[in-house]
Amino acid sequence: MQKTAYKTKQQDLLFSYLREMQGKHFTAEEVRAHFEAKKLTIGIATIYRQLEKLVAEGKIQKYFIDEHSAACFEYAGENCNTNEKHFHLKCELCGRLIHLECDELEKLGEHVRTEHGFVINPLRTVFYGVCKDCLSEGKNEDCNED
Amino acid sequence: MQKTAYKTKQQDLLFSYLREMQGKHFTAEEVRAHFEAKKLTIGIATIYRQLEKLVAEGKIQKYFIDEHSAACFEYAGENCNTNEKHFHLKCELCGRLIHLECDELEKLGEHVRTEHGFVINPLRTVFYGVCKDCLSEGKNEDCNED
DNA sequence: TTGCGTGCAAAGGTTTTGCATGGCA
DNA sequence: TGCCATGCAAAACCTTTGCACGCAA
Repeated sequence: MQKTAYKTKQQDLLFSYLREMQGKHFTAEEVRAHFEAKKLTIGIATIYRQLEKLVAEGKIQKYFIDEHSAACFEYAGENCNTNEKHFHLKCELCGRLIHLECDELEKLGEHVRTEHGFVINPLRTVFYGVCKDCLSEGKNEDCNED
Repeated sequence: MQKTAYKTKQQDLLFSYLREMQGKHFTAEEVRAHFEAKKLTIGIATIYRQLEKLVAEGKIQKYFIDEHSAACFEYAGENCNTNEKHFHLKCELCGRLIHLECDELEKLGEHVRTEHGFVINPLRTVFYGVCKDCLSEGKNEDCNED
């Protein structure tokens, strides 16, 4: 089944970049730009293919933040493939993506599972809202009405 | 600022369809197809423009379900513009979108606000996971590894 | 040498935008 | 009549796919 036969330079480059980015999010395009800046060309198709593979292997996660913006990826860490229990908060105002590790969320997961029969996947779940900074800056008047 | 000057036939048609769809989700393309079936042509651009406007007005919500599939919209209801406290659960296996009204979720919202300084917007937040039916059908063996 | 992985370019799908026209006030 | 909203088509955007070539084993 597994046929990851050949190890290539691009795979190495990519993977070390991912580790470097531990705890941060990145898009396929950002990866490409990163290497371009280093005078290293990795085709965007290759990046997508590698990222897809790594997602399937559980080495990185993929997040859908906005429908129009590119997908975000994140290194899953060496050993915590599916142990990582953090959720993501996405600020609708400044666009920041925040990590949240919190027992309450695990409790909620329990509740939803036992009471509603639904098993939440934290890896794909994103909470939208308004972050601390934007709140304190009072940017949250109301909807932007241009 | 507001310049919703002209009321058009398309707006009426669209809005009555939305009300008809209360509690259900739909995509822009589904709306278009619905009217096409009735021999009424509404351009997809118009639909997107109207839906966007209605989202801004809080009359409908917009959900990002999958990155590749089209965005889902849902009528917000007559009076519960921002009172509606339900969240959405999206089953990653069968694709179903489930409404969830639950006090625990409100409590979680409280917690995240007070402890983490983040105000969650339930209208845009979607929980991904696996639903009751798919769980009982044992479809959740593990990741599809092709 | 074999055949996988790569890179380029083109295709795919959804959403947005430009522009001329039609319809509301 | 004035001007907004519409509709068509083209563009934009992210992502996937086809195909020939290069490179790993």
